[in-house]
Amino acid sequence: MEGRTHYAAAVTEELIGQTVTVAGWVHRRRDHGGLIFIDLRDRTGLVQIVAEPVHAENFAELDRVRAEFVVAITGMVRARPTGMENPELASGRIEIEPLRVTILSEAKTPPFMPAEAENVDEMLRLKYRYIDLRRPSLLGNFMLRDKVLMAVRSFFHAHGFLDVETPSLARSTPEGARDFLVPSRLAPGEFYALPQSPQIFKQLLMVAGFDRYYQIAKVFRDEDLRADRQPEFTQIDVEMSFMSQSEILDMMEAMLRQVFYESLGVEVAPFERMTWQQAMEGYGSDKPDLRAGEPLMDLTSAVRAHIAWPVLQAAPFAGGAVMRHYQPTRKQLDGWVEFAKGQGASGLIWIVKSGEGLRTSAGKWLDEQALQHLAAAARLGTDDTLMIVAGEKFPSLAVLGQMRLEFARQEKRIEDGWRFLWVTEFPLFEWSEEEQRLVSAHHPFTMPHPEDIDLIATDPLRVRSQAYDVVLNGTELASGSLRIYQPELQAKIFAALGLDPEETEEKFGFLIHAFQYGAPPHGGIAFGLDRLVMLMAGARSLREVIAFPKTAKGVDPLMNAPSPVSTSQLDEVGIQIKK
RNA sequence: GGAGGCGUGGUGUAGUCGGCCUAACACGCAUGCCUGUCACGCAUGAGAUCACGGGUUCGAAUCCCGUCGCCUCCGCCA
Repeated sequence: MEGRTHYAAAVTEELIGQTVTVAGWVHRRRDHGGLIFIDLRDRTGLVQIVAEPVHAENFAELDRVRAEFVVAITGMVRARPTGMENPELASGRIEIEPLRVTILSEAKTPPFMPAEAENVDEMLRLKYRYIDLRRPSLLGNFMLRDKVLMAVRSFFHAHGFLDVETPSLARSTPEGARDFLVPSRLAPGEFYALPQSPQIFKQLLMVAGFDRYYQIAKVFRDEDLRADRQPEFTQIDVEMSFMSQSEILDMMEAMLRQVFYESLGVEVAPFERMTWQQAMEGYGSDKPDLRAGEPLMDLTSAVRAHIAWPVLQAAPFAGGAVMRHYQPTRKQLDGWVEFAKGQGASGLIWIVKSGEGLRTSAGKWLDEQALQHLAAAARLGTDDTLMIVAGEKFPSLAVLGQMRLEFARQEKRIEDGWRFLWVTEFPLFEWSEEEQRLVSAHHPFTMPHPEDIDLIATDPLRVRSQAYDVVLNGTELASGSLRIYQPELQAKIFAALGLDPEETEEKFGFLIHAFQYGAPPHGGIAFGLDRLVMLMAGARSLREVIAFPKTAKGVDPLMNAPSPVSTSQLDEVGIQIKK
């Protein structure tokens, strides 16, 4: 072929009268018998080719062309006749009259058309991902992803961060997600683990004095998948030395704001901040969606004062969610009761305030005056509905938080915009029912809150940490913390987690030893790049922003992975398959 | 591990409380016609073991049982 001179979208009015060569795929073909229009598609867009029978040879070639053939066209750029312009296209005011047509590749009729924006079965899309990715909307996601990455890299480079690669063949560590294992041929019976994050490596880089590190790192977690979870995904991994928590938050907030500005042209407002305690009490979630209406309220004392029901009198907590300007039907109210029960509540009390007065599902336990007082305590306006859930504090709040979100979704009350939020002071430990022991809420290297050090031994579940999350519109985007850099404190944490010293020496010894050779105070964070791009692209699933994703069962339908391997391969690594 | 939804020509759907189904519609595909379309139009045509296996029945896309696959959610994901 002749060398391409222009992308499709670059063929504009300025080129009228010139000869250009464009190349790409046949997007659509409109055959009028004596006149054939071809929409030629490349990465930038479409350009219209018009073939007329006067050029018999070219006309015959374009008559033969079908959808998704790959062609190169050398031709004359000319203005479209008046009234025939297409304002939808960058190249819509011109068309190309072909002088030379080269069919570079023929194409079988594709299983689905990139030109049609219909909902194709996702399995089929993944099997023919190379065709799926031709769809302009999907391509757009990857162009956005590229912009985001460019903005990320330029920010970190400009602020003195070093991009350092860390190993993918690492060691399996206790705590956290299930590891993907890689058998070792040189050490039969032993395994590498693919990293769940470069956590320990980046801390070692801080001990090494690299001061500021970042990496666009692939990480791996062998857990069940969701729309926003893939077994392998990409983190923007960051670590810094000699920085306070607030300096780290400011730096990362600046990074995200720059990314939004450079890739979407959006000026994001300064992030809101709240503690984990405030998030849980106000929204029943550690990742509140601030777009979904007002916070929950604590009605414990009001409920005790006004509702005589013994069950509620005995409940340690009662909380309320107000649904503004909402007059549900009886059926809808029953639906909310079911919803609350489905979320684990033992029951739900509703109060509806209309022009005719107050109605409640708890009428048996309070008189009109008490009802008035209770509605006032909840600042209930006319046309508002109040939902009350009572019981253990955090579980009740979680139910109310789910109701708040579900209400906003159902009634389309979720506001537009980018509501960023820092959630800070996460608890250091959680109780694992399954293992019947304390586990780290974030990871075992997280620095406790300085005021709570003494509680580690006495009341560990009340210990706050210096850990923080970035939440965007109700999605957890990033998670980080200041790290422990004193071996003695680290030992205390391991002890609280019930890890015996021998075990910690074997599994984390290298990190403890490193800290004995001069460790700087340090901290960091890791962002889910795929989630960030998904939200920015307005996509419903991570699969829309990952070129070759896996299905919910972890299968890649394109390569057919995972797959069995030969016995000789297994022999080499000393593995026998259990029947 | 649990719950729910879905599976019908190449694609998207209708049909799913048993018989009017010899499976419908749109897109796509093929052939023919068409010189200004841009989701071109018109005509004709080809194309389906109704996911798979078993069962009930005179009769099953439709009912029952099982299996598989996809999607969503819970558990899980430091």
